[in-house]
Amino acid sequence: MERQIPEVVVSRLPMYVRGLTELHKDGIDFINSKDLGYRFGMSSDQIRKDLSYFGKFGRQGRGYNVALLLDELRQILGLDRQWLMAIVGVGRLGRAILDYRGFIPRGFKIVAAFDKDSDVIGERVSGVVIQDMAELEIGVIEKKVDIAIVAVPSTEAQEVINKLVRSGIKSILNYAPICANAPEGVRLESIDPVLALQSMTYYLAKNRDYR
Amino acid sequence: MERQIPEVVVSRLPMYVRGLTELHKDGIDFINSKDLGYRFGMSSDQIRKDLSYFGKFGRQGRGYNVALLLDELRQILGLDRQWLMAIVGVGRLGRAILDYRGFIPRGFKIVAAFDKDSDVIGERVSGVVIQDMAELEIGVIEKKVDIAIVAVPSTEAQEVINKLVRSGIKSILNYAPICANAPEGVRLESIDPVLALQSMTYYLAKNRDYR
DNA sequence: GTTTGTGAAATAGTTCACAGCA
DNA sequence: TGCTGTGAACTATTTCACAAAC
Repeated sequence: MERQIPEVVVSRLPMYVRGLTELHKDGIDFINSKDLGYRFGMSSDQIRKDLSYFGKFGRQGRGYNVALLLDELRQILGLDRQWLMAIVGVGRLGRAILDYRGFIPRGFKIVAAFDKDSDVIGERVSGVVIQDMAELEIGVIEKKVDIAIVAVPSTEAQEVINKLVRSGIKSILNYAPICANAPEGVRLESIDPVLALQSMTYYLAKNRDYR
Repeated sequence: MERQIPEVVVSRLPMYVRGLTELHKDGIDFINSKDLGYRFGMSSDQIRKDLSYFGKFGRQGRGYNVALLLDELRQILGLDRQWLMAIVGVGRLGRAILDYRGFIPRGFKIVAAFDKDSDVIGERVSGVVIQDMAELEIGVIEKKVDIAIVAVPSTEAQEVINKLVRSGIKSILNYAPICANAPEGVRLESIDPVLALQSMTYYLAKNRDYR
């Protein structure tokens, strides 16, 4: 059995991929952990430690080959293939997500959309035909969906998540502003700008001197 | 001098506020840490420990008064006032953010918008007139902006962040998919669905058995 | 009886510091 | 010399467990 890798380490890998991609574009071939750390605002030790969970990618006295490390990390994260996604909820928010141009170039493709509103079922949005929510379970299997995006109103979000779980979906990206729950074995991440803002205000409120 | 509160504790408070708000709406007056923990998928110990950094809000044998605790937490987080925000970048993404209905009911109001494209300057979007990026520094002071939202293309994002920092902004919510940096004393949070997806794929790729 | 608040213990995560390699 | 990879030391965070309050 393989050594268990801390979640926090895995969560930092995408940032490394992003930084290395920028360096690669800029034509930089080698970089050391100190410069990487400076770039990410973290210690060089941490970067070396993180990478050491997965292998030895560096060269003493030289640093890391950018292209090589990038390739390794992309493989570790499973970014060397395309991932298929479904979106549930095609209202204002759902449409904005379907419109988002950042997914495709990074290997994420929305191939199915579901809504319960009969007025929009059958409509084509960003190349995807909206299906009836009732077809969710069959739809995600037929379209081989890996990841589901939840963009329904708060009141319906947990119910939709439960339905997705029953459909066998193992990864859910939730945009509804609720305390969402998923069982063990299902990865659920929430995107919630308001939560981010609400912890920033703690620090703003504490340091009233800035005004 | 006050005891220093761990960032991770502060970052959980907004979730507590959200959960308690739901309970309050449902007409529940008292709740104990065990039930709260169940709701958030965490231990009751952790909730009690987190709250204990700020005071004693519970009653032994009874639990917490929902309305009271909610009020305390909102005050601690500075959610008992309205916060003014500016958005920089009014393209596809910026417009979607300006359109977002979730800010106002939680006390966050976008009062200024900036863009460098002369075609959109002067246009009114969601009640805000788009100003020239050149007026950024004056604009955020005039409008008493507390928090800035960055929604410009990746290539310009760091430059915009630097400009905001120079304007005296202490809190920035960044939507551009870059490795953003801000100096000590400026709080910078990034909203990035792709980063969230890219760590989920690690676990999906590891457990191929689900298909 | 129930549940909080909290030191103490345990666990997780980060930083140190240095041997070893280029 | 310069820099990685990594145990050891340290720090942060979580969990335990129980006295005190209701």
